[in-house]
Amino acid sequence: MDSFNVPLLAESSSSNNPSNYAQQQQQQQQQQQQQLMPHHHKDQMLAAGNAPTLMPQQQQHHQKDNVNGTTENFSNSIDGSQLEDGGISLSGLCERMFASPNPHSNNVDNKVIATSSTIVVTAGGGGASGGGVGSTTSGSAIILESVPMPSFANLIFPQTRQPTQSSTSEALTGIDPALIQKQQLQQQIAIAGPSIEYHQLKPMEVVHTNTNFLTSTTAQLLDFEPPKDDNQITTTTATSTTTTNTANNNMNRNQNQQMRCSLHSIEELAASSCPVAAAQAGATSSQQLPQSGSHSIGGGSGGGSGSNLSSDEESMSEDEFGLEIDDQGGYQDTTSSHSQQSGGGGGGGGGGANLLNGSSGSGSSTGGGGYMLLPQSNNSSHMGGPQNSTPGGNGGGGNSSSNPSAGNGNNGGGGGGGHHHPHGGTSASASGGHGGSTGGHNASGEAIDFKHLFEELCPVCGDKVSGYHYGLLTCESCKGFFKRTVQNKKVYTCVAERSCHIDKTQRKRCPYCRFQKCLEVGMKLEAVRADRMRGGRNKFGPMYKRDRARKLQVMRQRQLALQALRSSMGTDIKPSPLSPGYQQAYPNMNIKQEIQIPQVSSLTQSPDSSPSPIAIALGQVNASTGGGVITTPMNAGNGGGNGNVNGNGGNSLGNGNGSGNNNNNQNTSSTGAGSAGGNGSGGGGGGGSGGNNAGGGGGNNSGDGLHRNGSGNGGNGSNCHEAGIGSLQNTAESKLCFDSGTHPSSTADALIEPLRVSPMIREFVQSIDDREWQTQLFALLQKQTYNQVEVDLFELMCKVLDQNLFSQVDWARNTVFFKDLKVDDQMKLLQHSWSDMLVLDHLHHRIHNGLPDETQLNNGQVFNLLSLGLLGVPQLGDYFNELQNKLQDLKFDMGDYVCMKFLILLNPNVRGIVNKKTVSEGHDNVQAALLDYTLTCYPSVNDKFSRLVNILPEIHAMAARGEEHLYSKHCAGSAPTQTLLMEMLHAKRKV
DNA sequence: GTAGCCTTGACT
DNA sequence: AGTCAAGGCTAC
Repeated sequence: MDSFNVPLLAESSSSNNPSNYAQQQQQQQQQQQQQLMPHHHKDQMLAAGNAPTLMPQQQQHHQKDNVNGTTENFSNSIDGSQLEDGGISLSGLCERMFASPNPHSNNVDNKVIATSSTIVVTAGGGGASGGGVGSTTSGSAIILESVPMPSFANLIFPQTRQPTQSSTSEALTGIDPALIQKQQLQQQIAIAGPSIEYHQLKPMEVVHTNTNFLTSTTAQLLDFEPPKDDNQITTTTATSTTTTNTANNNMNRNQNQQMRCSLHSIEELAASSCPVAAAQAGATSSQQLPQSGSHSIGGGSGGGSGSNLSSDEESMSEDEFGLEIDDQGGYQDTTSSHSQQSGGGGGGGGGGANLLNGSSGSGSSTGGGGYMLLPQSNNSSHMGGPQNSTPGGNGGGGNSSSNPSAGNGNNGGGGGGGHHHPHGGTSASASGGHGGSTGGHNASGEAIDFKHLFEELCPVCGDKVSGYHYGLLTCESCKGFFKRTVQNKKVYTCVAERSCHIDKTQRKRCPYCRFQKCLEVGMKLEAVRADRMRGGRNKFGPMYKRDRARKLQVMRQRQLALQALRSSMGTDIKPSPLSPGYQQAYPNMNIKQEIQIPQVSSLTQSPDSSPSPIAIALGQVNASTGGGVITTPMNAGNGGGNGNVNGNGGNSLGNGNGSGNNNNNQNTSSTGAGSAGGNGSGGGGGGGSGGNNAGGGGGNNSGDGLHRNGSGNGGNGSNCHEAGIGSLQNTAESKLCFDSGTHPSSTADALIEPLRVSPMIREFVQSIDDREWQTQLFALLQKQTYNQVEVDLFELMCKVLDQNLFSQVDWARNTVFFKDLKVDDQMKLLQHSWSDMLVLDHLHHRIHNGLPDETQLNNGQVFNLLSLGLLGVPQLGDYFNELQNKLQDLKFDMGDYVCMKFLILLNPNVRGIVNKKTVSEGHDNVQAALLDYTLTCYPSVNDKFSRLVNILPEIHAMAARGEEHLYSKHCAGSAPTQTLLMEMLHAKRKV
C-alpha cells in the first residue's frame, strides 16, 4: 500500500534500508546540534520550538546512561549526553513527546498536574528502531515514547494526542525535577500561544507496515483514533488524566496554533543542520554556522532521490525575492524619486506627513507609529528601491508596545493617550513621536551619530542598550546574563506560569523567563563562543552593520518626512526634543508582542465592487447598497477610531493596537464598528491627518498604510489602478474600477441572484476563514523577523508555505465529504492536491483579498508575498498573472473559489484511494453545485463553469513546477527540514 | 547570581 | 590606531 510514513529524503538514501537514512539523518542533525549549540540550552531552546531529532536508539541509550535520580546528574546528562555520547536527553524525549513543535500535536493541557510516578516511554516506533526502554527514576518506571509518525497524520486527528500527553504529564511526579522542568517547558510551548511561527515536524521514519499505517506505530495511535483492538499505546499512568478529549475543531485549531513554536535562531540552527545540506559540502544554511561539514550521511542524500535538482537556474535567491538591502547596509536613497510619507499617523493622526509630492512617486511611507508589517502602500514597483513603508498603525494614542521602545506614533496630531506596557512598563519615553531627527543624516546633512543607536531600549528588559550583543542590541546586563546562561549551561525553572514579565526591575526574578525572552527576541546562542576566545569579531559583524544602516535609513526617512510635514503644515507641529528613546525613530523595534496584523478585506470582497452573490447570500453585505464595505469582525475590530482619511466616506481602517485614546482628528467619522478599547485606536486616528495624500484623490495613504476599505467615493475612483491591485489597501479602489468599468453587469448578477445560491456553496464559503489565514500569515512574518537583523527570505517563504499547509489541512479535515473519508484517503488526497490548493489559494487571496505582491518585514527586508503563490519560482510570475486575469475575467468569486478548491481536493483519480466512491460523489456534487452556481448567479459570463474547470489543469501545471523547484531547493539544503511542506514534497514522490 | 566595567583581538 | 563585540573580573 501507499504508506505515508515516508522518511524525509528516504528516497535519497543510498541505503537499501530506508530507515537507515532516517537514522543517519537524525544522527546527523544531532551531531550538528551538538556542535552548533550550547547543549545546555536545548531544553529552553526547545521551548522556543526547536525539537531535536532523536533516534530511538539514542533515546534508549540515554535512558540507560543518564537517567538517574539526581537533578544535577540529570542536568548534566541533558547537556552532555545528547551530544557527546550520541544519546539523547530524557528531556529531549519529553519535549518531543509532550511538546512536539508540530503544531498539530496539540491538546497539551497545561493544567495537568503531575500526580503519577510513572512515565511511559516507548522509544522508537514503527519499524525504524528499537522499542521502549524502561528506566527508573526514584523507583518509578520511565518509559518514553517517541512519536515517529507522519506529522501529516497528526494534523488529521490531533485530538487523540491529548490523553497521552496529559497522562504522561501526570506521570512526572516523582521524577527528576529536571525532567519536570522539561515538561513544564513543553507546557509553556503550549501556553505560549503567540509564538506561532514555524512548524518543525517530528521526524518521519519508515514504517514497514503491512496493514493500515494507522496501526503501525504507537505514535500514530497517539494521534489517531486507535483501533479498538489495538493495544499499542504503551503510555500508562498511575492516575487518571485530568484532561479530556473533547477538543472540537476550533479548539484544535487554536491549540494547533499554540503549538506552532517559535524557533528563532534556534530553529535556524536546526534548519542549518539539514543533513542534506551538510552532505553537500558547505551547502549549509545561510546561517553560516560552524558546521563540521564532515558528516557523511548519506552519501547521496540528495542524489538518490533521482531529483537532485541542483541547477540554479531557478533557484531563488534573496535577491530574486525582494531582499533589497545591499551589503553596505544601505537602502537606496528614496528621497529623491519617491515621495515620502510619514504615516506617523498611526498614532492618533500623528505625524503622518502629507504626501507632499504624492503624485506619482512611489510612496515611501514611514509610519510614525507602529512598526511595519503591513503591506506597503506603495503603488509602484519597488525596483527603484525599497519603499520603507512603516505605517503608523501601531502608535495609537498611546504606546502599547510590549516594550517601551516600541513604535510610538505620537507625533503630533491626536495621539497622546495612555501608555500601556504589557511588560510592566519601564520607562518608556512616551513623549510624542519624534520625527527622527536623530541619527543618520538629518535633514541638514549632519553626520551619522551611532550613539543614538544605543539609546534604544533592550528588547529583553527595557534597560539601556549598550551595544550589539549576541545578535542584537541589548543592555549590558542581559548580555551578561545570556552569556552566563549559555556558558555555564544553566537550566532555570520558572516557579510561576512561565510568562513572567521581564523588565529592568524584575529581570532578576525569573531567569527562566528572562532567558526565554532572550531567545524570543533573537539573541543568538551561536554567538557565545564555545572556546571562550576573547576579543575579535564574530560573523555577525556585517549583519550588525547592515542593521545600523537600516536603522539610520529609517531615521533619515522619518526625519525627511517630518520635515516635509512641518513645512506642509506650517509650524504647527513643533519638532520634538530628541528623545532619549531612539526607539521612536524605530518603530520596528521592540514590539514583539504587539502584533499588528494587516487585515485584508473581507473574504467576500472582490475587486468587483459589487458584492458577489455568495457574499450577499451569506448576509455579509447588504445587497441594496451594492458595494458597500463589508464589515467583518476583522475590520470592525481594528482601529476603533477609523478615521476617514479624506473625509470622503471611506474608512481608513486603523490597524493600530494602541491602547491610547482614540483621538481622531477632524476627519474622523468613526464608521468602523467596535472602537475596541485597547485595539486600534491608534491606527485609525493615524489616518486622520497623518495619512492624507496631498493629492487628495485617492486618499490612500492612511496612517497605517493599510487603508483597505478606504478610498473616497468622491471622485477618487480613478486612483485604483494606479494604486495597484496587489495592494491591500487598494482593494476597495480596485473594486470600484473593476465594477464600473469592466463588468457593468456584475452588480446586477449579484443583486438578482444571491438568494439562489445553493446551501452547499454557502456552507463551502463559510468554511473559508481568510481572516485567520491573514492573521497567521502576518503574525508569522512578524514573529520571524522581529528583532532579526536579517532573515533568509527563501526559508521564510518555506515557513509561510508550511503554515499555509497546516491551515489547508485544517480546513480540509473539517469539510464535508473529506471529513468522512478514512485517514488513508484523506492523506492521499491532500498529498496530491496541496500544491494546487496553495496556488489557488494565493490566486484567491490576491483577487478577493487584495493581497499585495510584497510586504515589508519588521526588519526592513521586503518579503515577496507573491512568491508564495509561485511556490518560489519567480519565473512563474507571468503565468500566475495570466491565471489571475483569466479568473477575474470570469468574475471569479468566493463560491467559485471554494468549489474549485474542493474539486482539486476531491480528486477521485488519485491513486490508491480506498473509498473512491465517496470521493467521486463529493467531486460530482461539487461540480454540479458549481455549475448551478455559475449558471444561476453569473448568467452573463459565458460558459463560466467549463472555463473555470479548465483552469484547474493550468493551476496544476504551475503547482507541479513549484513543487519541483521546492524539492530541488530542499535537496540543495536550502529549505527548512522537517516541515510539513517537505513532508508533502516527499510524500508525493513516494506515492 | 547580577551587572558594570575591563581586557582582548579581529577587523576597519 | 580605532572600533566594538566578544569574554573576564569583581563588587555587590
